[in-house]
Amino acid sequence: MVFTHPPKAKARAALATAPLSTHASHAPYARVKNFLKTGLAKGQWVPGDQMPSEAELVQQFAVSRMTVGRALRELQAEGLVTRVQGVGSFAAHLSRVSSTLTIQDLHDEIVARGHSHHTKVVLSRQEVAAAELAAQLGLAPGGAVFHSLIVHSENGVPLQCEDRYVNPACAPDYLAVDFQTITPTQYLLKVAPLWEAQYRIEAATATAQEAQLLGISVQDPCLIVIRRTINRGVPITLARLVHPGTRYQIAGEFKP
Amino acid sequence: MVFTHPPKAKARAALATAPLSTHASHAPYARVKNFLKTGLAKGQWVPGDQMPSEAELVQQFAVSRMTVGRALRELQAEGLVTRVQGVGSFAAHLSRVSSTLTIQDLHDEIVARGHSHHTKVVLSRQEVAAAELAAQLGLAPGGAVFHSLIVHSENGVPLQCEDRYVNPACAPDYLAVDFQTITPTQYLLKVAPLWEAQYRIEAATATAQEAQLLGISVQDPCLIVIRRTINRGVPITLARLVHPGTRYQIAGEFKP
DNA sequence: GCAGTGTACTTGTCTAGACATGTCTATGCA
DNA sequence: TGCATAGACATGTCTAGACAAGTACACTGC
Repeated sequence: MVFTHPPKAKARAALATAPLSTHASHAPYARVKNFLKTGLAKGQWVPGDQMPSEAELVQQFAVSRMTVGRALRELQAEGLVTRVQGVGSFAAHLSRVSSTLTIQDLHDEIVARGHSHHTKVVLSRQEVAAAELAAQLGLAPGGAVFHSLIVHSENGVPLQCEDRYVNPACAPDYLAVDFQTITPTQYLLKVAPLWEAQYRIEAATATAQEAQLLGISVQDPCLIVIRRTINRGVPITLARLVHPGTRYQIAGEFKP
Repeated sequence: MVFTHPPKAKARAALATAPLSTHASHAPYARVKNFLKTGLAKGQWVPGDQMPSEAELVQQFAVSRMTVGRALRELQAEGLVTRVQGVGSFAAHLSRVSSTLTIQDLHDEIVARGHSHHTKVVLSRQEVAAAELAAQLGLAPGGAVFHSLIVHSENGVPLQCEDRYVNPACAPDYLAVDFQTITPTQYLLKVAPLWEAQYRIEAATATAQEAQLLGISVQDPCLIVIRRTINRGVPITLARLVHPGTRYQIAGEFKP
């Protein structure tokens, strides 16, 4: 089932702009969903309250049950509504501040801000994997591993020190890649589609080398993201991303 | 539409256990969804590939179009599939490592680990809001604001210093709450249902007072979460949560 | 009083067909 | 050659009705 090609650029652009237009709320299921959502936002139903039943909504909006069912099911998927078979639909208790944390490629992030991104490759070579590293990447102890050390700068200011180990089996040509043109993240996503990842965010000091590369003191607090990506059970890469605490923060919001 | 009470505890427990059973995949829409999902996981369709059309799936599974439509729509909502009207469904490019970051109450987190949680209230009083703080909480400059400073310990080790300002209009009884019994987060969630939140994660050093309360040096890196929650446009609280970098990390994973 | 039963109401799911809308391509005309 | 158009095909959405399964509550018989 490998067809000619993915959706054309034109099609994707249309997809990105169209569905959010006012046109979207013309659909009956969207009108029902919107009615319930704004009611929740206005506090018409506080957490725990029973919301209108499907039958009531069917009457009120003069639509079929499938339609109001879809509206309620989507609200349930968004965590705004709790439904219990045989009992009813209830305004959900929004007990946790949860939001979609997106760790995207730093290059995209910098470019999105309209700034310039510069890459300095400090190191890019094959090494022998130490025991712990080999275990993390699923390699034989003492096996070969690719190692790159890159400093990313925004408008000339070092923003991230990217220390990365790569499983050679997944990306045999990794060392030949020109990281001025494409970031390791982008290259690896192209070579091995992402399917699973683990991350850890911590605050610590940088190593002496990292501090020097970032132009900071070894005592300065850094925000460190450690990320391991896996593709179909095979570990692809292990990355340690060190950011000066004063120059990089992770921000987000939660809005149901 | 304020009924007697939310779904009973019994009902909720049933809800939590039942839907994940094997029973779930008996539903035709779930079987179709599962077929596509495992195919994607196995790499049967790599990102960009065209997936079977609704008509093909209708034939293959001998179900109606609404059923395969629901399966595909849910996969689209999960970000695994990209659909373009008039063209087809495609395996999505999983270009971003995004996962649901849940910042839950520290008390729950500690208890979930089977450890003991201890709270020390350093400060709990009414103050006059400075200009910047008043703006953040939507108060009149110079207006009253509640201020609490609490240290949370896990098994006797200080883990978090919670410096919190609360809008008195949203929680008039805030200062009378016994924080040994209920955490500020829990209390505020009860008083003012959560509807919107903003957060920022950064690495920095603690203040002298915070360092002393946490039993660390003022030079030690700390993971700091700053969170502002809003209810129907009205800011409720502004919290600064300081964690010793060596004792607290944020971890998560991404698995579609 | 108490256990069992029936009934009403709720959500969960599916079907078969319909019309709308967007995209692509082959065909025919200028 | 170049352009317009008609069809084929894909998704987007809705309907009206059906059966299943779970819950709550009143009623009945002991």
